[in-house]
Amino acid sequence: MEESKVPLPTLERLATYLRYLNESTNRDEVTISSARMEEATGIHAAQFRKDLSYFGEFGQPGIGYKADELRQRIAAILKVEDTQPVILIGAGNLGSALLGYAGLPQHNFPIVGVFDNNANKIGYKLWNRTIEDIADLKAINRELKSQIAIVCVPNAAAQKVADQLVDAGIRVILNFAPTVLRVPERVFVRNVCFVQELMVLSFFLSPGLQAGD
Amino acid sequence: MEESKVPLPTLERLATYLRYLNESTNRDEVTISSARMEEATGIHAAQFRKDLSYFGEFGQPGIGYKADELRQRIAAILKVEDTQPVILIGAGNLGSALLGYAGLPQHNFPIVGVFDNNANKIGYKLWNRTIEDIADLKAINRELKSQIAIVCVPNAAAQKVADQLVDAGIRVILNFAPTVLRVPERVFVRNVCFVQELMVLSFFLSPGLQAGD
DNA sequence: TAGATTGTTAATCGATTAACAATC
DNA sequence: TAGATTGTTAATCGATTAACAATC
Repeated sequence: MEESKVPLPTLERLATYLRYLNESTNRDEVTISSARMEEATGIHAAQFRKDLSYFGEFGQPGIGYKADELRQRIAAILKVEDTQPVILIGAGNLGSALLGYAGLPQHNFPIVGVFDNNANKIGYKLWNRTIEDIADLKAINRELKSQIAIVCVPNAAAQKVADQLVDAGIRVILNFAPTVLRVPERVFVRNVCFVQELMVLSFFLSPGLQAGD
Repeated sequence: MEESKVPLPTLERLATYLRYLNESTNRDEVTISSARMEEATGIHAAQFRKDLSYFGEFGQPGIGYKADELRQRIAAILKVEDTQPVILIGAGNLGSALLGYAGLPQHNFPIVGVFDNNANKIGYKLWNRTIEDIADLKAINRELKSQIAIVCVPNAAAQKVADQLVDAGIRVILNFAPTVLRVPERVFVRNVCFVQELMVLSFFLSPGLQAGD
């Protein structure tokens, strides 16, 4: 399982397959073929088989894949069979929305700690969870043992927070601040930027046209 | 400007360049070279020049790019020089957070309408904006003339909402529901899925290790 | 002019798709 | 067995990077 040679797009698609297999409405499918997966996710059947091939043999020629086994194996690859505790930095609007989002614990990503640097927030509760002082991050995470952080702080604070997270033993960061975070090579960052997504979409609008034209 | 042959990764990077150029803290740079842009964004200098080359000549050999002119030209390419009104579907936690996010209007994407199907929300205000009935979407958007929609509804409702959006003249959709939306070819969709991002990151964790080990 | 940096071409790299022998 | 579908190899496609003549 030479992880270093797995393409990133493959990992992203694995997550898509897993999300599909996890959906309760699909739990009645006992076996699933690559053609069926293409139908469900829009990802080419050959691509699906190729993606899996990085990790061994999964299916039965002539039959397909046992849905439940496939789900378990992809979950194992992505290391989400067991709960992965997540900490959240930044108790603003977005942080609050994420804390209230049931999809995270449902997919084995419970938020186990919330941190902020704002004295008006520290000690108060958000969704029934006490907001901790970011200064105590390292000490508290010695207990929480989280390796995953979600960063929802303003741009200006993001780099400092990233440094603190690395110091506290965090290994991967989901960053909502629209900044390039500088972290050691061993730490992985993924950025989500709403404005950037809208800019890309905006390109596809026809110039000068408005809805209804 | 053969739009159809511009690679999607190029558009995503253009948005990154623009975000950098838009940052107030960088407004003192009068000219900027591709090497400087690499430093700032992590994107290879050759890649930067190649990306721009799809849209004509921008810079001065030996000197670089005039920062302000570059900003304007990229903004024009992405069609964000002028305000692009956006409508928001789903007045839940995430929708509320997006509505309160100052970054959207700051980048010329003001949210001009909010819709929901929940009778307990319709008519009430969120961030001082009245929540409209999704049933009135088409009629109201005849006035709003928005071409961009952000979808923050539960999975089960997403496809129906997408159909209504298409019917109301929406051309591009930023979808936060973890479902594959079926839309006509002329409509563009980008998906943002928090759980998927976390799954990809989770892959990079070492098995069995915890923070502090 | 000399030094710097662009815009573009060509080379490399990597990812997607097609095809098909293996096999349930 | 015949039909279906996998896993993998090879072919295609596309994107990134290197190199350099053009030029400010």
